[in-house]
Amino acid sequence: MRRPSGPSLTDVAKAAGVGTGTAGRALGGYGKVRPSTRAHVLAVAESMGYRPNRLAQGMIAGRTRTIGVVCADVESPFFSRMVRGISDVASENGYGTLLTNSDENVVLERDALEMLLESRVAGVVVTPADVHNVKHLKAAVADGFPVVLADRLTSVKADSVLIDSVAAMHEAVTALLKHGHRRVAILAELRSERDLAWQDEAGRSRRSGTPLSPSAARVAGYIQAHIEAGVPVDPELVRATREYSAEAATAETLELLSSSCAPTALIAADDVMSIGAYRAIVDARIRVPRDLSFVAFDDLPWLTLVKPQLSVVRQPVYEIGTRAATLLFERINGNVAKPRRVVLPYEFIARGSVASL
Amino acid sequence: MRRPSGPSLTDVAKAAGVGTGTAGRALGGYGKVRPSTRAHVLAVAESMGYRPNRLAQGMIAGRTRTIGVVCADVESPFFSRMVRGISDVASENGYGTLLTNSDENVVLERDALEMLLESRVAGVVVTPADVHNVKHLKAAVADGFPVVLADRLTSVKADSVLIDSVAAMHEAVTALLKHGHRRVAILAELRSERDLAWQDEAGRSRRSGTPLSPSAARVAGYIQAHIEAGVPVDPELVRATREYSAEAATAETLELLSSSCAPTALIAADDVMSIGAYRAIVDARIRVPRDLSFVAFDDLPWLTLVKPQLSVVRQPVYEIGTRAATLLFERINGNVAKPRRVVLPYEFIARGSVASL
DNA sequence: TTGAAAGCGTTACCAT
DNA sequence: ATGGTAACGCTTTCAA
Repeated sequence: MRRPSGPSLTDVAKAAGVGTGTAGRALGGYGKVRPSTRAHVLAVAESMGYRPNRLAQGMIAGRTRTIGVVCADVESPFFSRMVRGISDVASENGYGTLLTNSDENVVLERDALEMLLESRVAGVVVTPADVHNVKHLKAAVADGFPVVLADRLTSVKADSVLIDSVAAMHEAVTALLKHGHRRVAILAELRSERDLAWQDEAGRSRRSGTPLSPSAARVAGYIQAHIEAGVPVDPELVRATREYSAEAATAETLELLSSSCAPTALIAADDVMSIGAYRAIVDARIRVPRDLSFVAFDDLPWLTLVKPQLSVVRQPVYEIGTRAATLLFERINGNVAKPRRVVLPYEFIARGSVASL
Repeated sequence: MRRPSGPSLTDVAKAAGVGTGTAGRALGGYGKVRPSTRAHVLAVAESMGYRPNRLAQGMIAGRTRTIGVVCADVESPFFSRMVRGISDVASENGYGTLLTNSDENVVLERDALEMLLESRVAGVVVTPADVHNVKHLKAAVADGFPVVLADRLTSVKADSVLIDSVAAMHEAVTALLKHGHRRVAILAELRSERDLAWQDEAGRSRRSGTPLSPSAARVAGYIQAHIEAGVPVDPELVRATREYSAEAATAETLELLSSSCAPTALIAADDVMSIGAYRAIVDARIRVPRDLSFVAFDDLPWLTLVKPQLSVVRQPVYEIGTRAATLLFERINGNVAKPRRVVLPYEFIARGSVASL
């Protein structure tokens, strides 16, 4: 059953001829130890190949030097880069990173959180799968457990790091409208029923009600841009995939493009939508920007490898990760009172995929 | 210092009016408990919001229900997909995944491994940064600690999962040669001095000596293909970036393309090299396959988004992860004796980026 | 400055 | 089937 995990502190103490207290103080760097004693203990420990047991340390502290991450899917470029940011900050702090994937499924998210809690992680960074179903997160926060929300806002009273999705999409769509486009389509995930009620969202985001999911917020920005420009929104041009998958995005885009009410421009609401939409554009042999203007979301290398290079709304993904982790460690170490919100800058990068009409 | 982490098993036992043993058996599902007793304990635990402490469980077992991963960089598409595979299998087994990045640096790799060992993970999946500097891995294996090597072979006597890189590159280059190409260039990482001595590698890989790094193995396959086809290898056409970065790959490719000895075909040795090389091709306004034939390595979505679509050597990345994790769990659970090697199939996918001369 | 001992939350063992 | 208790490896009192 047990794995022999090498010499324990007690073994080292015994071999060094000191008490466990002294050995612990020498090796752990806490309390007072005479320099010569410390040197001796260190030497003995070294020679025995002593390795501290983080579990035992964690038992005492009530938590380990490990943080948890619950993201939708590390395989996606967005999350893998964000996770890298989190993990880098964790390492700098001597912490490990326990990684889980929710696949945008609240049930899996709850299970993952439960596992992390059982593992006594010091805190978690979460990208909530469902902005409206966050009981488990609220419970954790209510217990005084450090939680940071990344990429998505919810009603949970926790720190959060994200971009202003409404403004980001507002800016991009406004650019499209200024180029003379009057039939601008948007492709977004809009997974929940609530997200699908996007007709109400433009106003809702302004009110202090329930926060919007990123895709809903982006549709809201799209609508606001239209309203401000005095251009009516054609419901046919707002397309929802209902799931975070490139395949669904391709299918939806194909349908959009073959419909009678063809758009002159298309904007995607995230990286996965972008790649799926562009695949449809390629498959349908549509020429960008001659037949259709296209704007992607999340700047990835491939956008500048195709011809023409694609205009995009860029967000500082790595930094979302590092900032989230930093907020988390502040909460773990100090006693931060109120939830903080970090809004990072987005950037609209105009390249060659938008035509003027 | 301590975080209150909710009710303990003792608390539940007390509240339920049973001993800790019984409470543990009821909640942990081990040993014998009368159904009615179990139900009662479960109910009490539920009402108290009891959450088992994995640290305490780990203290007893000598290890936690967590596995460690040391990869080069989760941010890379290759590793993020592999990690997803590992993490999926871990979840299925009720295990967590502790993730670390080595950035292809042996020192960071050793530190990461040390952290994982201190955390008493049940085992690790590693993609060794330096195939020739693996003392720390050997030490872990010698201690009876479960280790699985992914993507890369070393002299460490541990399980491993990878493709046959020599054969994969051999097949792709042979295809190029059959298309009439006589000046085929290869872009590979070749980080270590040993890797750079690629002139000797073709033979070395056949012998039972030190295993090759993936990039060295791929160069070996490249050379073997040339030898078998009776085409001399021009050393100028074997390009090394010395680091795992797209920027370096772009720079090296640019230099290759502007050199006097221009190739008629170029093949990249991994996903990062592929994107870097293609960036150079785009920047230099080189037409594929008219001016240059190009073959990528690792099938990623963007390869079929550019025109023409790029031919590629595909490897089953997700499966490398799942298989590695599966081997690891077999070792964790049972008592597997000898190191096993799983060689997964690669696939050469011909698309439109190779011209016949 | 140092040593002895308590205690963290479990599981395993031994009585009962 | 059940309860009590030792033990895991460490940090932290408390005395000395």
